[in-house]
Parts: sequence; C-alpha cells; structure tokens
Amino acid sequence: MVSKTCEYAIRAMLFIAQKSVNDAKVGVKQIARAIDSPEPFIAKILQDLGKKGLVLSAKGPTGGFYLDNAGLKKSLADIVYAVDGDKLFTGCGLGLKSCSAKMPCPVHDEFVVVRKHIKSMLQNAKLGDYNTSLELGEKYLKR
Amino acid sequence: MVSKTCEYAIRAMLFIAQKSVNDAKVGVKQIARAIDSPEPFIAKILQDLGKKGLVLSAKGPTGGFYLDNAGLKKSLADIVYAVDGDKLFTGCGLGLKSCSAKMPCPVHDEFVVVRKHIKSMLQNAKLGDYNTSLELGEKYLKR
DNA sequence: CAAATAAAAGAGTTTATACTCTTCTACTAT
DNA sequence: ATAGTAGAAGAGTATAAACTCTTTTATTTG
Repeated sequence: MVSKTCEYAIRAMLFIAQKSVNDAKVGVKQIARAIDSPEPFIAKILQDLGKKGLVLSAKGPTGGFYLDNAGLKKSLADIVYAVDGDKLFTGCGLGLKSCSAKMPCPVHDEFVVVRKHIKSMLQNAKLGDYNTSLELGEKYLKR
Repeated sequence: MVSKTCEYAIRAMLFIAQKSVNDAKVGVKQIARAIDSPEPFIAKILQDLGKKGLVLSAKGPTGGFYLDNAGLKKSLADIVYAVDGDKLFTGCGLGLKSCSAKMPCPVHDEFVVVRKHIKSMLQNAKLGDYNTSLELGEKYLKR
C-alpha cells in the first residue's frame, strides 16, 4: 500500500507528535527505539521531511525533532504524499499510464472509489489525533 | 497496491478471458502484444498461474492459454492472492507484525475498513465480467 | 571557548523485484 | 516421421528500494 520508508515516517511522526505536546524535542535515538526502526534510516527520512517543512528540528544538546501546532494538524495524507508521492492517490490499479475516465482499464471505476476512500481516511487522520491513545497505551507504534 | 507482476497477471488473464468465449486459445506472443508486456516475463507468470490451476494451456500448433467456464468465474482476488499472497488483505498499514484488534497500530481500525473494501471489490470482479466491454473497445488493457 | 550532543550530508551495501535470455521438452498438423 | 509451434524451466542481469556507515557541520550548555 505505502512503502516501508513511508511506514517508518508515519510511525516516527506520530511519536514526535505525542512528545511535542509540551514543547519537548526528541532525538533520533529515542525515536528509533520507540518505533523499532534502524536509527540512521529514520534519521535520513526525518531530514527529508524536515526539508519539506513537515517537521521541525533543533541541533545541539537538548535538540531534536518536534512539531508546532500547525504541524500537529498535518494529516497522514501529507506524510504519504511527501514520501511516496501521489501514486497511491492517482495511479492506475493495473499499472496503465494513460488510464483515465476517457480510456479506462477494466477496473478503473472501482479503483477510483477505493482510492477516494483511502485518501479521505488519510486526510482525516491528523498527527495530533493519537496522542492520548498512545499515551494510554491503547495503540502501538512498534512490533 | 499490487506488484507489477500482479498487474501484468490480471491484464493477461482478462485478455485470455476475452478470447476464451468460443474455446479459442491464445499464444504468449499475442498476449504480450495485447497487454504491452515483455513476452518472456508474462510467459513465466502464466506458467505459474497454470501450475496453480488458474489458467489452462495446450501445447503445439493452435495451442496456447485459455479458460473454461469455471476459470471465467474466478475473481481478480484469486489472481492477486496467487501472485502477491495475502499481504494486501491482511497486513498492517504501518508495517507492524503484531498489529491486531488487541494490539492495534493507530490506524488499525481505519485500515480494516479499507482492506475489506478492496477485498470485496476484487472478489466481485470476475474474469469473465469484462468480455463485452473489452470487445466493444470501452475498456483498455494497455498504454 | 571547549566539549558534548545532535542533525545534515553523502557515499556505500544489501536485498528484493522486475525483467531477460537460452535451452529444453512436448505436442500436433501435415 | 518430421518440422514447426508453443509451453516449461532455470539461470542470469538490471534496477530500485531498503538499509548502513562515516564524516561534517551546527548549536548549546557549562
């Protein structure tokens, strides 16, 4: 559905969101532990998201990654788009380049519905929405 | 969503279905041309589907691949399952191995709904369902 | 200012997927 | 029978995604 890189990105961002409620910052090491990912790999992904303005970072002691209020309102769809591009939202289900309403593949109409479903689901899921359930241990980011 | 191999498989099977209405058989060369795929690659995929009982084949002149009535009633879900396994239907959206209702990732519930949607869509789409629209040129298998 | 900490950057490796090439075997029409 | 057609099989290559390692640069605390 989404790339592995994107899965890591979402999990990391949800963790950062959880820790950002009181202006705290989290280092890569802590993030990697929390989401059970290779540390240098998630570091790279976050650098990328930082460049694209989806996460803030500070260097030096007590530095790390964090989100402001605007960041907490970003959706999972924003992350997916930044990491994987729009192929999940717009590509053809059978891999045809010119697939469209005018020149549809056999399952075009069905896929349009499914994709809309996925898109709206991801757009409705905001990074800050899961803080309390994560805090309460009702939802998990690893294993 | 599905692997490229699986996309080719579906397109090839839909083409074979279209040509199987009057007991005709189609060769790999013709299939490759019709769905615009590398010939040896689709040959291999179809060999595999043949072993799994999803498509029939005959050797020699006038031989090729074809489907019987039972085969025409198979769904796209059967093809996806044969080629990609069940990861599309059952895997976690964030890549967690132990994700379940008991130990859910943050988006578990939403993904369950989406996956059900995808699954039922693929189960409802039978190989034989597209013969007339393909014949009429309303739907496309290449480009 | 110095030391420690943490992100930034970029090159390098591994692994899986996609795709190709070649050879072999079976079948069937003439 | 034999020649032509078509599938079967398996090894081999290319490319992209996933992941790692090392070095550099910036910042902040003492």
